[in-house]
Amino acid sequence: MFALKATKLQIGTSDILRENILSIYALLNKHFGNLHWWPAETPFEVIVGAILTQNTAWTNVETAINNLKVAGLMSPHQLRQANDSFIESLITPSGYYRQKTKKLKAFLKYLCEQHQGNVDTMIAMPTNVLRNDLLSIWGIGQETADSIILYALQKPLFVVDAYTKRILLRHQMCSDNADYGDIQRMFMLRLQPNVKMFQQYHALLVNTGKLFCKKTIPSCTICPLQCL
DNA sequence: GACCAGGCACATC
DNA sequence: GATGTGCATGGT
Repeated sequence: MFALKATKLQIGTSDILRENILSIYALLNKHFGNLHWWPAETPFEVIVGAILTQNTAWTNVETAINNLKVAGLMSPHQLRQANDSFIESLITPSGYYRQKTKKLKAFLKYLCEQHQGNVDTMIAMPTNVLRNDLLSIWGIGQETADSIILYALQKPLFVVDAYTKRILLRHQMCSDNADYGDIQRMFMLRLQPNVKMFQQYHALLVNTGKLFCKKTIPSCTICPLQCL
């Protein structure tokens, strides 16, 4: 059973927060197994998915992605040339279709003008520079930028989402006013940078949140983390 | 019919 | 700088 060791946030010889972070990973990993997250044929498809999945269930995103593929638009230059109303019609199932079309176009402008439409040239950039670039693009916030960096570009950057904070809060591992950066640092200062592990940890937390840590249910006794 | 989902930008105070 | 609101579809 997972027993939370509550302590103030600290790093050092007795970093109990680190023990908890490792315990949570081990426990969830054992419970769910390898989740093989973010199925996609290309890094570009991951990026498109990262934008389309904003505040949206993945099943809806899958339909939209498939529509883009069938239409032959799952490539930077083809998608950039397509007119907005056509893209809107294809991604309607993923919701916010007007906003997301603008977001896709904003990213494509960056990709084509700064990287000749080639995602691979982004990989060569230092992570912090790349992240700032992505954050400067309209429609790309911290979670989307980090998802692109971790899943599409395979660089070790921990992705935080609403579930992550909710789970940490319920285990008294962060304060209510902790922001995205606080939580990201909390993990990254205590884990070895490892792309596959960061991907799996993020997926595990999202799965746990979805199944056991819903907003409307204040606690869950069948959660693998033994929420009280 | 209400609530939620693998957020973000913008307005307002 | 914190908080509220619009964006929109599909599943539960």
